[in-house]
Amino acid sequence: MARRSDHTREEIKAMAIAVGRNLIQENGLPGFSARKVALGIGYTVGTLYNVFENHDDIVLHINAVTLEDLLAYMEKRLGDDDQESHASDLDVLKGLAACYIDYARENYNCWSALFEHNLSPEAPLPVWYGERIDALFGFIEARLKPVVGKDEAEARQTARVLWASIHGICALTLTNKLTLVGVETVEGLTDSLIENYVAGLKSR
Amino acid sequence: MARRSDHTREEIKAMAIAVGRNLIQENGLPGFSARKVALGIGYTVGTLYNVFENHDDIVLHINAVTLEDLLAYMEKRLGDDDQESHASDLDVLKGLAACYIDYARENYNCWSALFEHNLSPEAPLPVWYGERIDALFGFIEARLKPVVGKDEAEARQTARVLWASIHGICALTLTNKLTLVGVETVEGLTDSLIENYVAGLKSR
DNA sequence: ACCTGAACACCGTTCAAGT
DNA sequence: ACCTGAACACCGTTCAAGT
Repeated sequence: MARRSDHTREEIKAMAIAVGRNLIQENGLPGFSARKVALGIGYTVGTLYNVFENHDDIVLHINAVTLEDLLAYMEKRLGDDDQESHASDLDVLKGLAACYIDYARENYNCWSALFEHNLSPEAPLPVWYGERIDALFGFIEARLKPVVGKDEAEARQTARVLWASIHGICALTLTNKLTLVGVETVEGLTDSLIENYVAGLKSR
Repeated sequence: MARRSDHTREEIKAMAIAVGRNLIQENGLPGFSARKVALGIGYTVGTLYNVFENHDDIVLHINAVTLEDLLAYMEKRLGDDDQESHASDLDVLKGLAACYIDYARENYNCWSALFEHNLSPEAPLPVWYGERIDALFGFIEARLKPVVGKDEAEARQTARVLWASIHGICALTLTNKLTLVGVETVEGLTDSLIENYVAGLKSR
């Protein structure tokens, strides 16, 4: 057993988040438990509850890391370069969608934990968690600039509509809640969404 | 304790589903447990495992009832009457989205259990469960007829894109994963989706 | 001050033994 | 044949007692 002062409070927190994220990665959210985390970091559950509020608090911290990881993944793959490239507006958006779908596929368990875990709707979302979500939308909104005007409010709304729609298609498909037949693919669906939604925007 | 032959296998199944759905309705999926269900129907867990395969199997049966309930809700509210009414194509779709959002709000716990519960992606979805999903899409596709042509494959895909997108907006918003500011509302987002997507479809 | 260890009230799942 | 009851290996959460 670890002796006191072996690690700071922050170190224990970081170790727990890393071990917990690993558990989810390997076996999904149902494979996660505070007791397994405690075992994995060499402390007892009591210590874990000294550092975290409760079960939800740990999962929220793990999901926040996944959100950061997703943003880093998108920044790395989409970078700033096609800002100056010759990619069309449509291709930029399709690339964004494809990137999200790839991340969800490659990190299925961590990605699905993002949505299998919900606080009761009255419970306030911690501000630090909301900031991770906002950071993601900031990135998306920036790439939408060429498509929407520079009307702030409209860019915000358009980014949210497109992103939520892409997520909906991705989520229902990957979780087998939307059976695809014949030539249908996730990318085919998101392409249809983007092509027609953007055509609609531009025709106004 | 209930004596043998008090209820048929099918009766026990139906009782368990009803009690289990009630548990979810009251306290969400985390408030559900096989042991509570057993207590509620007056049998022991052993009997429950005689009738159901496992935990997932019970939840799947409960969710199937929710899918039926959702379809009945939409049929009742949207009926067949605006088929002959003067509602525009856009209004029909907006009504469909509004109906889904209302159901999700009014039945939040049962609705969110639909998506908090996932089988491992390799596990095959039971056919009887797939049928409930298909029945839902059948209803949606029928109302899309005026908007899309009568190309079967295209109607299928369009229905899936629109429905999944509406679901994505609804899901992220109701679970606090998409913060709305100012004048934004769920309905505002789905309206934007529908208006622009349909305008795009018609401009081709 | 920090951490343990045990306790409490739960879980899902299995299966020998009763009727 | 059907159901029970107990067992097994787990959970989240709390907190007195140790160092």
